Amino acid sequence: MVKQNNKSHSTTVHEVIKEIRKEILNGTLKEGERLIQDEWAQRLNVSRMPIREALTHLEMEGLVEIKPHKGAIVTPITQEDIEEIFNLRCMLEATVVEKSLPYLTEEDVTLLGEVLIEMETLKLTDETNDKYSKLNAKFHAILHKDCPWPRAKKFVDNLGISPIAPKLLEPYYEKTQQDHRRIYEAVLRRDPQELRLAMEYHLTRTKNNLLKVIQQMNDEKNKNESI
Amino acid sequence: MVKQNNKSHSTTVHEVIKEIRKEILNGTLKEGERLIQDEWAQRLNVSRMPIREALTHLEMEGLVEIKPHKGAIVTPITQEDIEEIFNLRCMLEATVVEKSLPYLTEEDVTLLGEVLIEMETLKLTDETNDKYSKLNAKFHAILHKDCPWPRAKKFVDNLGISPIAPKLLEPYYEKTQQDHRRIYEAVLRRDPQELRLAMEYHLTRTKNNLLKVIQQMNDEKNKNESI
DNA sequence: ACCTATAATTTTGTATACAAAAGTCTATTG
DNA sequence: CAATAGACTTTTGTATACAAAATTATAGGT
Repeated sequence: MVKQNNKSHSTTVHEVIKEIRKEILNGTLKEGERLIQDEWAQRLNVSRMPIREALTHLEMEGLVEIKPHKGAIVTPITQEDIEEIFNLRCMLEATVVEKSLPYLTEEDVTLLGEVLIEMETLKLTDETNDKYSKLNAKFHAILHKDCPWPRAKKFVDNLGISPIAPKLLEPYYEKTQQDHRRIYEAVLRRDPQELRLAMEYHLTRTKNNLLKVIQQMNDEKNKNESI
Repeated sequence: MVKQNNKSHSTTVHEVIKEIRKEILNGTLKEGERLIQDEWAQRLNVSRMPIREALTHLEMEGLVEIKPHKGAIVTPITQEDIEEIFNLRCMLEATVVEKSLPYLTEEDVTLLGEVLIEMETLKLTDETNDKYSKLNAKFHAILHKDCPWPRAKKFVDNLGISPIAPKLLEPYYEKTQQDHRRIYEAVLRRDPQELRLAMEYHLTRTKNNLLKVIQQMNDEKNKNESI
């Protein structure tokens, strides 16, 4: 294991979760791929027990599917899944940020602005892609920080997908920035209705763009296969 | 363990989950109460491992809270929790039933009608309470049966609380029946908008009644304590 | 008597060991 | 050669054993 640097997460299971989640989200593990407990145990230098527990956690997050006596596979994602995920996020995340708004401190808002600026000035390359993902996650995390509705927050977190999106959404970089700025300004004005609208718009547009990109990818693949 | 009658659920963990869940929902286990792994292991005649896994599952369902190195307690529920749970169910379950409607077969609808009738003719007593809970669960389950949005369905399932509600909501029995009938008739007419409205109304009313009942319980308690 | 430090106990976390199920391969038969 | 029964291998499920953390109890000092 990556040397149990237990500062925030005190158990092995958490480290394992982080590791496997990372590999799923950055695409190292392809969808449908099998996760064999013993392989991972050896790879991370732990016993199978923490792996098992990590897998059931990831199942809750929807990243893997577990069948009794058969094991875990990486959850495959279809267009209908994207449709579902973003429509749910539209409902839930809009609610979450609206509810959280009154609990945002001035420092939070300042930080949010800084993250926004940093994203805007970041030139997109292969190296900065990861950095951008992190900033984007941070941006959304700040908005959720002290949400008084923990279940809603958990649901939004579990809907995932966001971390893979940035890579695919490069062409719509400009658009995304505009959305983020609109969200930021709604927060600045402490305007819950506008914040909700801005978030809903952002997620709906992202969904449509993602679907478009994936459609194009599929078209490409089919063309090559039919040659 | 209760003699592994493995027909539907093939693993011990599932049995353990069912057992602990039952005890939480029927109130045997009070909120905040600690669940000690070894105690349960001995009680159910299994090792601690299935207990651990069951607990992490129940954590996902929101029935228990787990802190590293400290263990699991039964999740305490406040009025704000009820507010959250039912508002979320209002959004999510309305969506779920609307999406599921086209996939309901004629047999499903017939069955739904039978369950409805059975609930209507059931006289509420202490013994039938459990029966009623089951019928109520079945009623909702049929509506969700083949929901094309699995995440939304899972979220609704995980929001729980429904199984404790019937006991507390006895005074509003009539009202609940009317709601169910309205939902049933919307299904019969295959009218998604009306179905959504009926479900939203049902959940909002249930929320308000639950809050009222709990408020009364608290008033009672405070009165007794202050004597 | 009260607080603090430390020892003893309890409880959780992880590793290892064994049992059961699923999957794979091979050999035999039609 | 195809199909299938049965041995063999792999992989998951559960039990037991040990390590680490947290909790409780105890003893000593002020």
